[in-house]
Amino acid sequence: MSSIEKRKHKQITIKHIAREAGFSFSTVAKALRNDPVVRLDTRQKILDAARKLNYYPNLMAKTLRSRKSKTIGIILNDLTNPLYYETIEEIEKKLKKSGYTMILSDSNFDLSIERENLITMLSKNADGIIFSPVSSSSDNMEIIFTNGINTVFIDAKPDNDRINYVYIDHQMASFLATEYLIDNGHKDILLFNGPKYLSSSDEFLKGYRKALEKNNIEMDESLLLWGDISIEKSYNKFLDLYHDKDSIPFSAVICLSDLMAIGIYKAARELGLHIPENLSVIGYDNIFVSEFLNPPLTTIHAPKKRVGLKAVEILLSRIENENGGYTKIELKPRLFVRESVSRFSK
Amino acid sequence: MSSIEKRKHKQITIKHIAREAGFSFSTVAKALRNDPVVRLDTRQKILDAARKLNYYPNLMAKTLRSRKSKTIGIILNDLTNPLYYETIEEIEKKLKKSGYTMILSDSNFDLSIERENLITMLSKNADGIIFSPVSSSSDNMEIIFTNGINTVFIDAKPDNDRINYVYIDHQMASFLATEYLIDNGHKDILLFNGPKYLSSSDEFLKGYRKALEKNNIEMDESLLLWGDISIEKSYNKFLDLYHDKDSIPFSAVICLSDLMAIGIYKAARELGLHIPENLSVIGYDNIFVSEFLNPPLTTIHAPKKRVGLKAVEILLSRIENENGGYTKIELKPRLFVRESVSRFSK
DNA sequence: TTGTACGCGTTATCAG
DNA sequence: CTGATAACGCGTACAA
Repeated sequence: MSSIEKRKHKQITIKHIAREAGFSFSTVAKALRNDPVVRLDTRQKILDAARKLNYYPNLMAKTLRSRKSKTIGIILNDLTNPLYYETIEEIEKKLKKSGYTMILSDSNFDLSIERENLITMLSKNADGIIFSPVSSSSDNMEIIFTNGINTVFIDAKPDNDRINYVYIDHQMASFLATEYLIDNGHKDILLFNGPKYLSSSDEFLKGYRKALEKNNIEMDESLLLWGDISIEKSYNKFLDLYHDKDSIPFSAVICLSDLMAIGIYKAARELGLHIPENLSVIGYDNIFVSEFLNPPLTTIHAPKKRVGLKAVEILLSRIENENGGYTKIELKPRLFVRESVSRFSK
Repeated sequence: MSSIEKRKHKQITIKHIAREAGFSFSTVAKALRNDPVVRLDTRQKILDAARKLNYYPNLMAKTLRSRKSKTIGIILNDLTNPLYYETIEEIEKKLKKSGYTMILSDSNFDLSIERENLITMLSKNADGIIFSPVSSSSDNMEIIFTNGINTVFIDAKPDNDRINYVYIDHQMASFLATEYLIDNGHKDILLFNGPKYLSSSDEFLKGYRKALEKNNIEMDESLLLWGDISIEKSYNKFLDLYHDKDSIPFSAVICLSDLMAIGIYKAARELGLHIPENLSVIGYDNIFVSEFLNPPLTTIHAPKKRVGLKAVEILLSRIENENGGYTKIELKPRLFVRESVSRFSK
């Protein structure tokens, strides 16, 4: 294939416009930015020529020159988790309104993939990153600090002063859930937590402990179950609990995620357990379907849209006025009572 | 703020490595690509220097020079629709494996936003586009053809020979649904279709018509309802149907999307209609929750992962070996019987 | 008001 | 084997 063939779709540049309109290319550059130093009628001619040639600017060249790419990197950990849908949509809308684009990538809870993702964002000159880290204490954090790229953490709050984050108070979430169950007469409450390496699991456990303490209930360590944020895995893990047992030593379950609650629903159906008569369940996140489950899931609502909204606001403000301090926002979850919890009395 | 301040985080370039390692920058460039013309030990020194300085390449410069950005644009229409996420995740994984990144954007069923999205992809020198168009006959199609950018359509098959697409046979989907209902004794079947401007609505209607014809049932035009792909809107629209009516003139509903079916579930609960005793419901897509609804939703499964997988395969193959023809793939949907349809007998 | 020259970080070609 | 130089498309001093 000849080298002419290869570049058959050569891009229209300001030079082409210059030739077409009969001006030098630097005048064209100014005209395209509507710079008032260019006379109105020549500006008009140039814009006409641009339209005629279907010109669009080469953002790579622009970025290379200006060091602003108008793109934001989003790094998440599980793109199939509906938890993120609303956040992502909100981010996309907000960014577009301000003329930004987003590069989306998934680390799959894997530190080395996360590392690659981070480097990619740097390589592509992202102006900023919205970042849900695998762990808030990994080496990957260094990449962000040494390169000084503007970033907003979501789902984590690293203990570093020079950082922005939008955090949902997971501790409060489990606290609310636990107290609600206690108020309804439950004492033996299983905490179906996320994986150990997640800082949210940590926080979730703390809130649970706190609520038990406050109500003078001693925590039974056997009622702590570590799982994964996945319907299938939760389903399996929950079934396993029942092997060789005639009765269960708890009357209620709190899940780190609505997805895990859905897994329990499925297991319960197979085990012939009725929710909430035989087992009460509380979830966390309030994903869009929780309301439509059978029975509708009582859950702790996480303000997902606000996370996206705030993250973008903070990021853009830091990008646009370089000075300015660091912003730390802590959003509060709320209990949504539906029908998966029953009053318990022995 | 001084101009020195502004560029405080100057990127490490091959020139810095050159100075550090004591070679010219063009030798460095070759060494970094492991070009064997560079002697092994100098290659080693250079790589060491690069690692020491935490070098990462500037992809903007690379792209400007090579006209390959290693990024793919994804243009969808409703980022909150769970339908897309399995596809997106699959795309993301596949792309990453091949060293590509994705820019994700949402057109929101709006032609002018779609236009912007397309231009952005061009401006950012995307190597290709995976594209779910608002309409397969709009002016925006021109942008793709005149610029000759590699694209794979999903959710639509424009009538143009020089195009790639991965299409799910929507006509077959509604055909399957309709026949299944007829087999179960239903004759008065409401088609709860998507918006008129969607080509999938068109196809969906055709399949429905075909199934009725084949079974010698005359179509009652009043049993065709145009809606939107949204839980809330479907819920409202369905409630409206019942105003000032004592009974409903149909025993079953087919929805263009599981989301619409969920809207109906909600409406039915409020109206005191039991599914499937008083009303049978079939959805389309088989999103991950359909199985967990009450009752589990009978639906037509759409092979969402395969759509993503195939789309990326086609796109990358076209990008990497420029020649090659156009690929058109038509994926077949499948009926998933669950519990939202009952046998009907008057 | 318009034009010229240079640099952003790469890759590619050609000399040495 | 290594190094100098031009080019990718754009922005910005500075000169005219």
